[in-house]
Amino acid sequence: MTEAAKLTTGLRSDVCGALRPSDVGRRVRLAGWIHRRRDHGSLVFIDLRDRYGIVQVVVDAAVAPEAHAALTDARSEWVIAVEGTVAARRAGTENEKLATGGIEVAGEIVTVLSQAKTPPFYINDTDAPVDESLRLKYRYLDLRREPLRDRILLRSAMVQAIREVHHEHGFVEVETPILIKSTPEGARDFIVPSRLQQGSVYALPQSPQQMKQLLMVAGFDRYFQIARCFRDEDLRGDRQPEFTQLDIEMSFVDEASVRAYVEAMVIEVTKRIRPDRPIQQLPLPTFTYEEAMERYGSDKPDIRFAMELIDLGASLPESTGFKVFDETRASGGRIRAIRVAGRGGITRSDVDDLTERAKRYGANGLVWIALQPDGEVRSPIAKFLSPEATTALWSATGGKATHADGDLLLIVAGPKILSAEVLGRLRVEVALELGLADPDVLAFCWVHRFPMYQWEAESGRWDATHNPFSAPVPEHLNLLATTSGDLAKRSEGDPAAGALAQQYDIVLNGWELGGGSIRIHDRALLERSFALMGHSLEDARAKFGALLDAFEYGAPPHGGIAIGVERWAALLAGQINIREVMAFPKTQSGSDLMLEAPSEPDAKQWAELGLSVRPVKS
RNA sequence: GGACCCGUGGUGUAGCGGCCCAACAUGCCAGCCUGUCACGCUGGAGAUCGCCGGUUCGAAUCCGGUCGGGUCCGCCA
Repeated sequence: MTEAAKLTTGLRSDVCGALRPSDVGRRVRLAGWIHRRRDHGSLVFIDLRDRYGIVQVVVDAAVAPEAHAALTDARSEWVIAVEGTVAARRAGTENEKLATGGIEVAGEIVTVLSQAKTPPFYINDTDAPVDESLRLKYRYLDLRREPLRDRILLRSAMVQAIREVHHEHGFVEVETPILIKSTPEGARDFIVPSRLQQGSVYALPQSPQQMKQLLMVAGFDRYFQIARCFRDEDLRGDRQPEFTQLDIEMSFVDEASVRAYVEAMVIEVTKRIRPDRPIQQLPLPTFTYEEAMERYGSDKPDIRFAMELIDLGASLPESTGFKVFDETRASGGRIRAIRVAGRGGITRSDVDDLTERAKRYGANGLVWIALQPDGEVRSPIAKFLSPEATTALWSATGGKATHADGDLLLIVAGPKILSAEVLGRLRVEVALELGLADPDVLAFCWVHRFPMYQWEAESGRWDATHNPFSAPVPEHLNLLATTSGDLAKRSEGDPAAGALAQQYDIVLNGWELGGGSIRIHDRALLERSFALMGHSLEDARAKFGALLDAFEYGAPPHGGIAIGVERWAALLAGQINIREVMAFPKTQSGSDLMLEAPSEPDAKQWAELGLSVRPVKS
């Protein structure tokens, strides 16, 4: 059976998009939506559309008066069936823009299957801008439009490729439950009240983390799932309250073997879906977290362009003459710069805008120096800098400007991490504004060796920087400790501060595609790590008891990763918003404008759950 | 929790204190048209400018509030 024949149904012999000159002479029956109608009086043209494409139907009143009358009445988006004969188009009337443009269907019988109101926005104009809230309210109409339809098809193909590649490599697909136990850790949980056990709640999974590890203890060896995950946090263009992760876990692995598989899988799927888009570098470059922060000011670097951060500290003389610089260094901070070629002519208002952004990201300010090829310098701090400092600055950042429009030096002085992060953000924003990032290129990379913990001063505990189940790198096992010797008495100077995790993120064009780690599979070590994170033994057992218990029955060394399916699909589809690869996304306030969710439950539902609402005090 | 932007016929925009009972494009309706494919031509209908309040002789336009949408900071192990 051919692909096209599989789509034959009682109402159609063929699909609209599949007819070709080789079908000329065939009598066909088509069904679809009226994409466009061109009425020439006694001759009517219809573009008939279905998921597979568009075909022109022509009806001549002299040949088929009843069909002609039906099409004269019909309007856009009506659903009709057409019976007729495939004919070659007259010479000179072929349409090269259509895949079916060499032929047309001479309609003889037209049946109206469904009438349609005039749609609230253009379905037949792919470029027409439409307010997103309107698109969301009428999502079923937006999904008819070619761009969104194609992105949903791309996502489907991607998920299919993911499944195929995993099965080719011995993975087992397991569905884990959606109603699970709340573990107040990390993101806020979505809560579902229990009717059978009033007063208790389920939580929706933020990820199937514990379940997949339990599947490793169960011996499944290699697991994957296209898993729906839920996080009750504020939304963004790249964050929805429910989203899909490609969740993977493997047994008897180390970091190298997990990353080798994931890398091969990601590249294979990407190549199958977008063979047209170049992948910047293979095998994927790997940065340590430390290196990524120093060079790019980000743990998810966009490496499509260089413009790396420059640490000016070592190059500058002890006293620069500029107080902010000198004080920053005295207090152990860093002075970092990026050099923006071609922006030596920056305007005052653009500089103010950059400064405002730097401040929003936490910097105290932004120092800028514009330099021209002829050596002329503009900067609010030029007069403060000593001649030695000025010379040192130039040599550290690459000498005199060579770009015809001059160069711009952006300098941030501040604490080690903050100064890097602020400049890292500006680096990406400036590069995108200047068009330095090739939108076609797919630049994947790995970032690994993250710190295990970061100090949480308020609660006096060590917080997992990524995943609380991650294992330290082997040489740092002994760092999971406190200076006091008591895991309950923690302080910022604990050895734990220096522990690195066997944690790895895969990054694409500056987006964190996914993150994973080698897990701790030893109960005592996991309890030790939890203690550093502020969990008492009882607390840890209450929250993660199943996993801790399971580790006492023979746990294989294991590790895995979770990859954001929407982010991956969005990047492959050239989108910067994951709503554009989701069939039915929610708004920034968490509403479904089509279903009008969330909505108030009715009294009966409250009663069954044994709940009531108390008005919020204003 | 916070900052900023947007809301004008069905859709997308213009208008930003009187010249506006609001303009343009498209869509819609009617008529004409046998080779169009964003068909064309002629004519027509359609918005009290998100909502509430205020300032003013006068508000789409200014101010306050509110609702909806978006971008961002915080948040997102």
